[in-house]
Amino acid sequence: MKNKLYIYNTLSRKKEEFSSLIKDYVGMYVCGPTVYGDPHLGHARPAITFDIVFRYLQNNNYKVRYVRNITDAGHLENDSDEGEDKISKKARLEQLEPMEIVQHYTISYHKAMEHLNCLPPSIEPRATGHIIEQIEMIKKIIKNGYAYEVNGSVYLDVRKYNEDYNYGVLSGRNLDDTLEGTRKLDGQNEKRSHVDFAIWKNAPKEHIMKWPSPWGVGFPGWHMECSAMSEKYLGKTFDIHGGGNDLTFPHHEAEITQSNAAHNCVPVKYWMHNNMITIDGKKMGKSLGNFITLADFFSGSHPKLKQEYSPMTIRFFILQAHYRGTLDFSNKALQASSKGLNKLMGACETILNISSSEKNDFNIQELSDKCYNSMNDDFNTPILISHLFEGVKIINSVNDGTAQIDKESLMLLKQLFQFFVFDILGLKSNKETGDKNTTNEIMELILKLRKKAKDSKDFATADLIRNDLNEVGIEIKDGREGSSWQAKSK
RNA sequence: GGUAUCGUGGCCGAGCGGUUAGGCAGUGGUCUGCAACACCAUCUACAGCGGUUCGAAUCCGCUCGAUACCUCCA
Repeated sequence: MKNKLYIYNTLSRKKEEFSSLIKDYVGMYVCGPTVYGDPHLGHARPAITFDIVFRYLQNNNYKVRYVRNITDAGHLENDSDEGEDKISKKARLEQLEPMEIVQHYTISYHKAMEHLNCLPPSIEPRATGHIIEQIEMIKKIIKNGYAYEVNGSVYLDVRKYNEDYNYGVLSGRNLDDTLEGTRKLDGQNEKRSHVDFAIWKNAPKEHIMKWPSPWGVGFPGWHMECSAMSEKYLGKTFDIHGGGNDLTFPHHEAEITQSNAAHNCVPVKYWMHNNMITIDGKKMGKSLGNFITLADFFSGSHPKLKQEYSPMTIRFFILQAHYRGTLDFSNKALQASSKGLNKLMGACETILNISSSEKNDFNIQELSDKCYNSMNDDFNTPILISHLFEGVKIINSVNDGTAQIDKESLMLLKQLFQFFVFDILGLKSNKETGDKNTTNEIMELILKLRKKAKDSKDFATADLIRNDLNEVGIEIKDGREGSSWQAKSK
């Protein structure tokens, strides 16, 4: 880490110096997907954002337990009595068991994450596997006097809570304003106040996913799972909680409320929120129907997409913006990322072949410091990448013979690229996929044949080889010292 | 109505009071059998109006505009 790490904490709306609660250990909880639909570009953002946090902390000698939940119990569609579990609704539409849906979309989520080279979390708990823990926590909240039961449902009493705690610390809302909000109330509401929220919900007969509880057959409220599961695996107070900024309110606010109400204990030290990916300036989201699935990106099969984009291009595209800013999707931007990534990966291969000399024109240590500093400044990956492109320039200049680097600096530069490009940013070369050795040998042969054609001035054959390889995504690079090849990413 | 964020050159995106961000695209060169790659050089900025300051894209105020949350959403 070399220096202090600063993290922007939503609680204080400031960057704060990071120090873990227990020396050398970090507990991190991130809100995962509700598995009722195909993973889309929006899901990639928090996954990649917190993958970077996970990797950076791990590579700086922290032992990190990274917990990311799978929400498979669904959430209420709305808070009226007609509320219906999202997953059971989908199940009825498709005539499937709820867990069948959950299984299907969980697998497609995992596949997409693997393509994006996101490391799997340490623990990936499911809401349905932690009903008992949620019930236990609800019991505590009732016992502490912050919740009440009505007709088999349990609601958190926000007004009561606000007498002892500060409701709205995370989202910057104060209760009085919220109470005066212009939202209309449905007449048949059981809640004492419209700001109260359900922590256990009585299940109507037709509801498919339900469990027995002290209050009758029902299902847990929208926010309970994260509170219960984070406590189970990370303790009552842990270091980092992440998620999309659309979850700040009410979801994360409710988590804080529940933890205080149950344990008289603040659950999280650092709250981190990634911003949204937008399309035509609007949030890309399921409810707006303007989302593009990750599978669509990888295959290029969506009317908005002019071509296919590789998972690494998507990853690089996301990393080229800071996680707290919105990121606007467009073909132009993605194409730019694709080309930029190619350039970077090309340099990663070139660096393996360049040789050092006595003279040295570069200060690699300074470059290294700049890379660390950018990461230490709230994981500023776009700045890191801009510094890495400085490194690209160095590598290519040395390769071109227009500049020189000494042995020590070259070694440092190699380490720097390995660390930041592969270990931290989690990028990977398309060359690595498949049987690397065989491919290399075949390509050597092809390059040899092409050289033969060139030597005998058979340019038609040379061009045929080059053009056809280009079509399958392999680029031939002719240089002074002969030809080389690179797998292009789209 | 409340809460928060933001408005940077052709596009995407950094910038946290003083020094070239970076990528892509464009232009002119070098290299090449031609090209691509690479290298060198180069062109477009900080929504508007005030204020603070020796100095502001960066701080403050106002105006205009955009977005998110206040129902599930990454």
